[in-house]
Amino acid sequence: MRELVKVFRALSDETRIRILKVLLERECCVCEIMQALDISQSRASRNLGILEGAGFVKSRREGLWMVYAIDEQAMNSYVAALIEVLRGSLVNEEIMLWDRERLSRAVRVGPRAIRK
Amino acid sequence: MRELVKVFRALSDETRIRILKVLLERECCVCEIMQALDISQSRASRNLGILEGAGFVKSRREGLWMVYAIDEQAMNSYVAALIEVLRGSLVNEEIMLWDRERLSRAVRVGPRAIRK
DNA sequence: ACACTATATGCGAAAATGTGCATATAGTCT
DNA sequence: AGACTATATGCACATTTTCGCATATAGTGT
Repeated sequence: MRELVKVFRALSDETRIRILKVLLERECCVCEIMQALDISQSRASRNLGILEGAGFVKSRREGLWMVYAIDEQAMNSYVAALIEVLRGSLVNEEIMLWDRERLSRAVRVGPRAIRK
Repeated sequence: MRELVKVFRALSDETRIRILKVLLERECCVCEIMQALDISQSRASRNLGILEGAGFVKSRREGLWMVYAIDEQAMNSYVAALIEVLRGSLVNEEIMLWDRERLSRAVRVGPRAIRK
């Protein structure tokens, strides 16, 4: 039960849904998520952590970067089902179009370089 | 998006998941939910309201009682999928066994009569 | 080892959430 | 209509969540 609540709680936030939708496009490092959603570094990192804790996402190091990706063969049976629900949702939602647009321009370079 | 967040948020609480699982057994009035979960009247009513607002549940009046039931042909496409996820979850979770046990003994009589 | 990098995290503030209590509401039944 | 009922809701309060800022951490590359 505790696990199930954690899973749904992870999805009960707009930022995290946007992150998952972006990761369904392609895997990303933290700084690419920052750019795609136009959010702060700590916000990106924290929410990725929550998604990872709930089992939606896995991470690996690649050089300087931590790369996050949808965990396709998720352990948790619900998680896989919920990812499928998400895959079919928000297909033409305005904000997702923007996120995808910014994602396409994102570069794998750290927050130091991005800060405006 | 707003809608989707509302739907997941509705599921991000243990009380509400328990309510839905009980309603998957059979439709209930508020006072039966109170008894099945052993919670207060306002807590039962409020959480039923949230579930209804998110589209998981519909209500009708039946004499003195408001009867809540899973909205099987939910408008929202996600909702139907999520109900299916729930149907297959927590099958032998301890707390759900208790809830079902208490549900089987619940009587359709108001909170006034139940108050201990 | 050292300088440098991306990412994680402690802390504090603001906002949102869940609940009990008491009461309002809306409908029933005689 | 009036008494009574189950349910909804305003309010206050405690708890939790989210986020920015600043800093810690962990790993890279020379």
